[in-house]
Amino acid sequence: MTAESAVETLSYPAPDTACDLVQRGIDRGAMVTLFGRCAVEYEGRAESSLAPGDRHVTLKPDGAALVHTDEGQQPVNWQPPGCEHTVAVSDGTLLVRSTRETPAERLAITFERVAHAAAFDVSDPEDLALTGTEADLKERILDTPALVEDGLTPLATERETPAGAVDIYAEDAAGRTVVLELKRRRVGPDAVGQLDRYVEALARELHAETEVRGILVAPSVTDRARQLLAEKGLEFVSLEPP
Amino acid sequence: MTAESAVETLSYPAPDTACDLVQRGIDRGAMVTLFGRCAVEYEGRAESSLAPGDRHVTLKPDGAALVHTDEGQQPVNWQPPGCEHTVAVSDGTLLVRSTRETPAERLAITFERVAHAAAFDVSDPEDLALTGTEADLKERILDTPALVEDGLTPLATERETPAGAVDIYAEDAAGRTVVLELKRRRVGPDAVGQLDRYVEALARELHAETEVRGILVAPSVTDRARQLLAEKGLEFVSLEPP
DNA sequence: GGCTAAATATCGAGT
DNA sequence: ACTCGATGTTTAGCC
Repeated sequence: MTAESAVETLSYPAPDTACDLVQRGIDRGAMVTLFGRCAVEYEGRAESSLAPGDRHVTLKPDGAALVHTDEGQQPVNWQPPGCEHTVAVSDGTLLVRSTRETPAERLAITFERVAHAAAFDVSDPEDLALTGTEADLKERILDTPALVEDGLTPLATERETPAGAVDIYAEDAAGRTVVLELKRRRVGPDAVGQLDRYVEALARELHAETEVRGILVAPSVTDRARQLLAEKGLEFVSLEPP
Repeated sequence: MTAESAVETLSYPAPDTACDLVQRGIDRGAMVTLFGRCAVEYEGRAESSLAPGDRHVTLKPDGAALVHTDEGQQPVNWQPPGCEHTVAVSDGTLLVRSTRETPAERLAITFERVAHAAAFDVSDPEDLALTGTEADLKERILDTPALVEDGLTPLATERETPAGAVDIYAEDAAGRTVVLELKRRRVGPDAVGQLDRYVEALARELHAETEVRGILVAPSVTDRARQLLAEKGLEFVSLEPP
């Protein structure tokens, strides 16, 4: 182990030794991982208990904690960023705790056996570049409104109404007000309810002198959503993100 | 490294050596982790690109893949369970891929440098025991319906309607039909829309001979949700999971 | 801080 | 495989 080393690891360490490594890692802002047989208790917004088993534990320098089993994409237990990690040895067993207030939440990991412990010094200046999102769909429609309907003229995005902000506020060829609700993927009844609330709020605000049209723009809709659209006199246009 | 060893690790391995360890880990159903400087590309439902940085990579035996930076509870890139992991060395760099069909998704991780590689043999027979959920709230109400209202008699749970399954279907002291929609936490307008769809569907189904009441049961509601409840003639009862 | 909506949401049950 | 609704959703943006 040298000073410039970015990785520090131990295999089958004694509890005291593992505790030292974890404590040093936390102190210097490293990412700490543990693997071994452990039990996990959570108390906070809900409560959970996990009997002993082999799991992989990650403690991040931003305060996040993750407990992963060999299955699933989601951690079996976790703690969000902003928590405080502490480590101790009690009765010959390694104890890792991650806690926060507001809301009061407590995660406690008790190791029967530590098979591996590591601390990684991380440097990651890069941001994720993601495309194919709802924002991309909005750009596509603002670029080429005719994809939705000939003669459509966008007037504003994120226009405020008492029911919340409308994705795209527009006018059709006949000068009628049009509300566009965008979804990047197949939608259910929730999105129809959202669009309907916007249309009703705008109709009220504009005193219903001009008819307000509501158009849901998404790749597709579920059967129930299509039924709801018909009932409420709303429209649907099939369009995907670029 | 002995046959019964549950952990195999390497610090600063050459690409070939790391590739061997990862390949053996995948083959025997171990959980494999890598730490080092890598770039990540994703193509599938969306597309993303992540320039080189220090990250922690997990490959699970069920086909899940996780790429974690030093920040956040969520992985910066991931692949769900059911994917196939492959590893190779090309041009002196370690390449990890995780792919699946339906939908077609591809994750590619290119390591400039591997700081640490490990394979863990996992045995975890235990299930998580979780309480304080919506199911617990339902149990509480079925045990003591008077918590919602005196004289309330639950008749069915998950009763089917054209708008979906109702959480609790009941009768009040006056013999009127009551629909209960349960939420374990503070709710917004979406839940009101959901309850309203159930009430309307049941009123239609029962030919509106008896009035159908709708009650939202949750710890609390947002202002807009309360407004919507009033507009639609629905009710609210404050109740939390045990 | 409260409220609202998005997400490569994920996950599980039912059809 | 698709649909639908719950989640300790998480995360981000806005008022």
